[in-house]
Amino acid sequence: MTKSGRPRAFDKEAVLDAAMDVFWEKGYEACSTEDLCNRTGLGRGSLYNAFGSKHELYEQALDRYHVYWIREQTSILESSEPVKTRLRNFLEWAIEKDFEADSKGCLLINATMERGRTDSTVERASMLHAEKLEKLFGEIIQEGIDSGELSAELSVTESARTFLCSFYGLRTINATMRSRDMAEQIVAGTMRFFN
Amino acid sequence: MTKSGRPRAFDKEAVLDAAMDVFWEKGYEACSTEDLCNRTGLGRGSLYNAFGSKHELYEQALDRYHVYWIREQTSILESSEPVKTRLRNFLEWAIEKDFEADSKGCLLINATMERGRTDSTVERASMLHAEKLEKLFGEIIQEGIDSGELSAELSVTESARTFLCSFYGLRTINATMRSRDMAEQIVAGTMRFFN
DNA sequence: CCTATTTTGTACTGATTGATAAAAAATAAA
DNA sequence: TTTATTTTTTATCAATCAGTACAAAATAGG
Repeated sequence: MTKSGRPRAFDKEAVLDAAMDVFWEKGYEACSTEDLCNRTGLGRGSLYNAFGSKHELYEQALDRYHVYWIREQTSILESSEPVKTRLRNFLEWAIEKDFEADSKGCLLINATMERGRTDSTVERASMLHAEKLEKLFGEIIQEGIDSGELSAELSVTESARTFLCSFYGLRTINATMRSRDMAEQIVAGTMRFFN
Repeated sequence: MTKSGRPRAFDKEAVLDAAMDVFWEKGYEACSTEDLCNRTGLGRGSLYNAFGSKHELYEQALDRYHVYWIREQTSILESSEPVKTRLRNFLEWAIEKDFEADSKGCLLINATMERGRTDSTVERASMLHAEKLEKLFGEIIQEGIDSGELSAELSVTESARTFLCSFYGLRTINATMRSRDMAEQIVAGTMRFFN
């Protein structure tokens, strides 16, 4: 049975996507509730009725970001290509994202640097994302060792964590230097590690 | 000859240090001019008379941060130890900074993620810092190759940029995961690249 | 002492902040 | 149709924002 009362005039997921975009673009502090109303198309009343507060909306936007992108990242890492190709593709994917028009980098990294030390919601979402990536890296590095594609002398967790570091470093360097050439050289250097 | 008029009652560099700390702790947007007055000890009049605006103060604080830390980083990289030891010490230094009590990470990385795309002052300062680090890395890697400590097959710029990426990645991962164990494993994995 | 100049402290500005109140509007269930 | 329930719209709130006005205070030079 449907609940009674006036029905919602908006799609909650579309609103979350719009809110996510604004937080992504401006950061949490620089994003006003008026910005959120403008971009979502909701009035103040509707927005507060549906989400409670700016911070709760932020929370849901971060969760949505995590769920959406971990799926895309997983699909790259679990393709049927050789392990080394998959790792390289993953870094190349990051470069594509960081250098497409109006790129905003990674919302979770941005959020961590802006608020990670003081906002447990940010801390939680970012840590969860990084842990899932680390696990994925570990699994396919193990797969590479098992198949003989990677050296059996590699420590799986050490390699997975080092690759995780390279990935986060690449995104941070891209935000800092905005040099695609540099990014490509970093990928080349990083992949030289896995041989 | 000294200029006439009432003399300043504050030390400009001490004020800049205090302002830098607040920006570092809260970020630009979350830091109010009242916060700045409280922490610097200056009244509004003095602060605006001396620095003009919140943003100009931010600019000087970022510059001061850059100058201070590039000096410390240079001294680590230009010590008399073997090249590999210096590179390792540099990463270990980052871990010490990131895990000391009330660590705030790196102001320039935080600033880049919060405002790098929209604030050319941030963009400029962060890029300058990263470029200087890249240059330092390149010089000592070349030194290592010349002395035979590092493989002559390494590309200097590629290696320097990859190491730069590892350094920025380490700091970003530290902000995200807060795991010293993970940080140490990343250093081990990164240093395995240079052999 | 007198004047010019600069800094300092205080009060204040209009704009914007996140959030709320209350009534109108729109539905389901009775 | 009536009632209960929910959403939407609009007006509004106190608090805070970055920045300013201005007079008092403190100096140097004459």
